[in-house]
Formats: sequence, C-alpha cells, structure tokens
Amino acid sequence: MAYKIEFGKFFSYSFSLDCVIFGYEEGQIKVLLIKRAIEPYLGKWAIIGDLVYPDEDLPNAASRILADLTTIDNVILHQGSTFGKPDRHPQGRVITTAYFALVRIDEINAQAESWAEEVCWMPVNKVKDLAFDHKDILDSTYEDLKRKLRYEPVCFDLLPEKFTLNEMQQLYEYAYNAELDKANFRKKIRPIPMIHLKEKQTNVKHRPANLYSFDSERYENLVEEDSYTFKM
Amino acid sequence: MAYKIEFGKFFSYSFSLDCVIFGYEEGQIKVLLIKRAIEPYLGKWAIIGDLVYPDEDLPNAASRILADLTTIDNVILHQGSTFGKPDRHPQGRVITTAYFALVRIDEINAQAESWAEEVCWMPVNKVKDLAFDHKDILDSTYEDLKRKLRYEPVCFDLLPEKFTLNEMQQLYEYAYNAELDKANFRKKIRPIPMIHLKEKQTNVKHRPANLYSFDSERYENLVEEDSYTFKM
DNA sequence: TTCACTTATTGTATATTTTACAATATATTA
DNA sequence: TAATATATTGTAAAATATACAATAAGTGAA
Repeated sequence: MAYKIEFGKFFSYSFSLDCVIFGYEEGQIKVLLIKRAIEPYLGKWAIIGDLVYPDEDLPNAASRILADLTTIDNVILHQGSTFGKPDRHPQGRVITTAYFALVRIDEINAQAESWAEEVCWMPVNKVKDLAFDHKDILDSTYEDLKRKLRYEPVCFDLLPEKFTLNEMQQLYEYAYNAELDKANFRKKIRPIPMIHLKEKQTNVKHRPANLYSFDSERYENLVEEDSYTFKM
Repeated sequence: MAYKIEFGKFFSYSFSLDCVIFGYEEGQIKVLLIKRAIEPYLGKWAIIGDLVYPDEDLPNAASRILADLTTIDNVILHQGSTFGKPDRHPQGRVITTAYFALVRIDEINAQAESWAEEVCWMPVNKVKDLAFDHKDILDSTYEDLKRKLRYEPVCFDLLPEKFTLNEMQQLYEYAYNAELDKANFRKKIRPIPMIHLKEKQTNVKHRPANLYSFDSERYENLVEEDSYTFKM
C-alpha cells in the first residue's frame, strides 16, 4: 500500500497548550504572564504554556501545566484557537492550542514554579511583545473571551463573589469599550438569576450599593428547562 | 538546566487536520465523507483529513488535504475545535484540528483521490458511526456551523448563487429546527444587503418567486463603515 | 379566456424590547 | 441637619418582534 504513514517524517512533532488566564482588577482586564527561566526566549514574558505529555488528555494537560508553572488549581479552562505556523517554535514543529480561564485575581495565589521565574498580572491592552507568537495567541483569545462574555454568564467568574451592579456594568463597559446607561443596564440584567444579598458595600464615601451574587444553581435549572438564554 | 526538552519523548507526535465540508441540498444540511482505502479503519466512512506536513502552515495544509483527497479547490475554511484524546488514533499520538467549509454541492465536483476510495454527501443527522472520533468532531463542528450561521452571512455559501427568500428561510428553519413566520422573516432580513434580481424561479407549478443574490461587496462596505452587523 | 388554486408578497395592529432622560431614594460627611 | 454623591426607579418615545390577515401574481384546467 502506497499510503503507509512514514513514521520518522510525521511522528516528530510536539504539541503544547497555552493557558491564557484572565482576571479583572482595578477596572481592567488583566492576563497572567510568566517570565521564562529557560531557553528559548530566556527572560522573556510569555503565556503560561508547556508541552503535553504523551498520555495526557488535553483538558487535563491544560490544568496540569497551569498548576506546574503557577500552582493555580481548580479553574475551568475553555478551549480557544490552535496555532501552528511551522516556524513558531525555534526548536521544532510545535503546534499549540490556547485554553483560557476567567478568575478572581484576589482569590488566586499565583506563584512561579518550575521554569517560571516570575509571574505577573498585566493589563491586556498594555501587553507589548511576548515570547514565541504569544502576542497573537493573546489577541485571538481575548476576542474569544469577549465573545464568551456576551453569550455566557462568565462575567461572574471575573467579578468578586459579592459585587455591585455598577461593578458588573463597568466590566461590560470595559469589555465592550462603550458607555452604558445605568437604568437600562439594570433592566437588561433583570432576568439574569442573581441573589439580592442583604449586604451593602462598605468603605465608600457615599450611599453604598447593594451587593449581589450570581445564582448559578438557578441558572442551571433555567437553562435545563430551556426558559432562559443569557445574552448581553 | 533541568528543564531541557527531552526530544525523544516529546517530538514524537503527529498532527492532522480534518476538513468538515458542509453543503445544503434537498432541504437538508449534508456533510462530505470519504471511504477509507487504508488502515486503520479500512473501508470505514470518515471525515476528510490527513497528517500535516512538517513545513506546512495550518490553513494551507487544510486546503491541500482537501484537494488531495477530493480534488475540491477554492473553498474558504474556518478553524474549529481541536481534539487530542491520547488513544484517538491507534497508530500513535495524533492531535487533530477541525476546519470546516460551507459549499454549494452542485458547484463542487468532489472526486475520491489518493487513499479515499469513495466520497458521499450524507445528511448530518443521518450520520451514525465514523472512523476514529470523527463522529464527535462532526457533532462539535456542526454546532460551530450553526453558531456561524447566526452571526455571519455564511448561509449564502450554502444556498445557490440565485435563491428565493423561501429557500433562505427553509435553510434557517432546518438549522434552528424551528418554524419561522414568512412575513416576519422577510422583515428581519430586509437590512441584509441582497440584490433583487430581475429573474424568477422556473419549473414550479405556481406563482414563481423572485430570485435574489447576496451583495457581498455592499456587505463588506457596510461592515467596514460599522453601519451593519449581521444577526439572525 | 376565464377561473380556481397555490404560493408569493405586503400590510396592520399589538406586544415586547430598547433607548433616552428624568426623578426619587438613601447613605455619607461636614 | 443639610449638602453631596451615588444608588435606584420611573416614564415616555422609538425601535423591534410577533401574530395574523389581506392582497398579488403566477399556473393549469375547464
């Protein structure tokens, strides 16, 4: 048979995952970067990523890589795009797939481990150049994030557990890069299942706003019975 | 340095692309399949896919693979999800990324070539089992297609060059699995830039409908000047 | 040629959602 | 207690969506 696989030629690639971790702090969306302590790109800032082990499933590998390099655990990772320019990695053919997560920066304790020398939260629109094609990966994945914010209730993964409606509005204003009307924003989000807490904002020099939290249980039920679809 | 890449261990994977080609015919969305003339899964139906060459960029590889196996040329391919279960390929670790296209079945001349023994257009919801994890890939990519139909004017890639508004409506009814009101459908699509042709349907036993075609040039301009966003 | 028939196409009235902007409420601080 | 600052709610107009009816224009048989 003429179409047998030439093993030497084809089974010589490697495959990596890049974990783009987004957080929200000080009114801006930030991304978690690591400083590389190894070649190539030694000393350069990069997205958290590494090679997948031969027997690893992709979702597990993404979690493992994230934990290995930053000790971050227990975050939900979503698959993004795949990048495979032949020369994107100087040491060989490495195709990579982006995975991304939305986290609460203050609840996460990211510590540099393994070959990561340092970690830092960098505002997404301040990021200049990164190792490899990581800037392209970041840009593409940030678009994925914004799309997801529009069609799935993932904003609550970025906001604190208890948040004010204004904080929620500001997050969308930042992501959409557009001002929104307060009154109309509240009308729009009314159908979203949220718990109106009995607590108020503290340490503000004016009337404190009420605190809310996302009612994920009720949300799941509504989705189940097909009586609600999130849309912003 | 302890973190050097172990080449033997990591640079031993292969990478493939699977081209999920969708068409629309006889009121249903169909997918182009090939019958495998090689092991593994010899004689089984499969999605059009093959290994990426060492120096190929992914979009080029997708076009090349599609042409190699079916002689199909000149279609726009969109990236879909990536699949990497460790045991998905019996001959080694092969990670694969889906690419998908929307085509006019009657304008495409798909011919089995290389190790493809036969090609066939199969209605998507009739597809039972396929080689590898191709059924999963098909299901996932079909969801991608439906999402794209909603937010981008790709329905015109499936419809004939000249189509009736009813044909367009029926496509959406099929994809959404829901009945739509004729009058309201027309109101909804009014802002979509289409050319009202001077031609009418032929060979029908009743009043023939008018024919339309998508005005892609005007669409590009509208998008450029930010004065229109497609939404169905 | 006419008329019944079938589908295409348009219209209308109502309900719902979005938008713009104003008014009121409530906590803080001086 | 009043001034201030932001939270929260309300209202009216505009824009969209929905349901359903009416009219138009071909085909094909009498």
